[in-house]
Amino acid sequence: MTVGIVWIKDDFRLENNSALIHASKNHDTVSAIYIFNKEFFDNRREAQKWWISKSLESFGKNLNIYNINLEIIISKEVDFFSKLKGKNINLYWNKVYEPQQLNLDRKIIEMLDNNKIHYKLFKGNVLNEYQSITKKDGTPFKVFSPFWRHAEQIYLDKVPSDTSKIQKVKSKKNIFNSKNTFVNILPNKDWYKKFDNYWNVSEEESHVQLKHFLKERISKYGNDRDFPSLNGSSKLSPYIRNGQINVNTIWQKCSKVNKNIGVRKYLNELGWREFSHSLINYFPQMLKGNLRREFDRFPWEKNKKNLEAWKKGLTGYPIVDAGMRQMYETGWMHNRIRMVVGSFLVKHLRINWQEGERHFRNCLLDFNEANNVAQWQWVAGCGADAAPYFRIFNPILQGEKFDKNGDYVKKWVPELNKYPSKYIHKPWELDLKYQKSIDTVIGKDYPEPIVIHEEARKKALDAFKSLKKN
DNA sequence: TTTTGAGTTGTTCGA
DNA sequence: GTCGAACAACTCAAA
Repeated sequence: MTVGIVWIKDDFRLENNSALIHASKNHDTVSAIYIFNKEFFDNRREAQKWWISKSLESFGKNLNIYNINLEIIISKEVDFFSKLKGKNINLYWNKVYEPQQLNLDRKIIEMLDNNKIHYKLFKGNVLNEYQSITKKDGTPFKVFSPFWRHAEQIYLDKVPSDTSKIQKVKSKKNIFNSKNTFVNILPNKDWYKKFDNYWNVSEEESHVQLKHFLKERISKYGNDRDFPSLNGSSKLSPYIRNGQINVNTIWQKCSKVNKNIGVRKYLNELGWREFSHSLINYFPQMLKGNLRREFDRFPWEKNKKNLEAWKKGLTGYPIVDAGMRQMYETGWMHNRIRMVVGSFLVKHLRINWQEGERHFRNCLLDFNEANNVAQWQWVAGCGADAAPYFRIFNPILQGEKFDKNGDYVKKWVPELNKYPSKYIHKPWELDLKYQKSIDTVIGKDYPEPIVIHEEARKKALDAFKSLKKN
């Protein structure tokens, strides 16, 4: 009897998981495998190790109900697949749309062909596969709006209606003799333990979150998502990233809600995710450097001290520091604040965006290669549709606009708790006597700003101008 | 092939 | 306090 093997990559879910559902319908025995390749993770995706470790636990339990074992294999993918010769198995998996993953798929497919093992790949966690969205002349879109207008239409023309569900299989077997109990894939530093306070990692939880979001918040999403002290965004990003929920499921549930501007805005964000995937696959060089090559001449500063201050949330700009600390503490940062801290690193400190990209990759539970690289290049202005060079976020003004009373700042930068709202985003301007009276002296209890906004802005503008000559 | 309109998220300055 | 203009020039998409 042929055994169905489902290779779980980013798909820790039962619902709308094509590879898994297919296997459960076609085999009496099914085993799910998760391959943990240390090289792929080490010092690059630290926060995600925690999420995946939790995912394995909750997903393994869910699979058990259907008589399927989740086997965890610590190996390089190619090493593992090269040993399957002669086994009576069929292999299934859902695609992950990163160039490195798709290249790996090609290698593995070749091995499977050579070993005469039957396999089938399924569409992964996207609305449209990037190959199906091109301009009329067959070339990729480089601007978001036309991309999304087109992609939305293509999707609407063939919204998947497959509602088939996973079936309980007859017999349960551990195929690879792997340890499927506890496997330690967690980072060495235990900073991740805090994440337990903020996240409940399971497929069920993603549906609970989505339900609340659709019921309570999506109608106000267009406005509320900009204010970091409000619970305005969906907070689904880590669940989407690791496949606890399928974006097609989200689309379908959104389309049942009254269509309003909030729903459109939210689906737009799913569109950005699709656009980023398209970009990194058509222009994989952007994973390694500037998409706009003229930025290779940008006079980046190498300043380890400032980079460290940024990472630790000690820049002296409260809105920036709050964001960086929120990320370190919770593994997630509010979207608007991501832009503010990104702009600050790239424009105020003039540190290469790749430093920021690397740091986010390690710290974010929702880290996704496509979004991360595309958004950092957008912030830096070197990406596909570049931000105008003069768009330099003013960290004081952004604070005053979007965190007027300083609620967000005070939550993540508690040493400023006693500060009056009027000065919460420019604490250095408060009279020294007053600072002493509330026991919060700038330069002692909270850092002085590491750069002066006006000066930094001018230097950034000059740096951008230097690209234009030649 | 040429032409035209548009392009995620901003800030500053001066009236 | 509010509002509009200026901040460049270029590339992209589509007609």
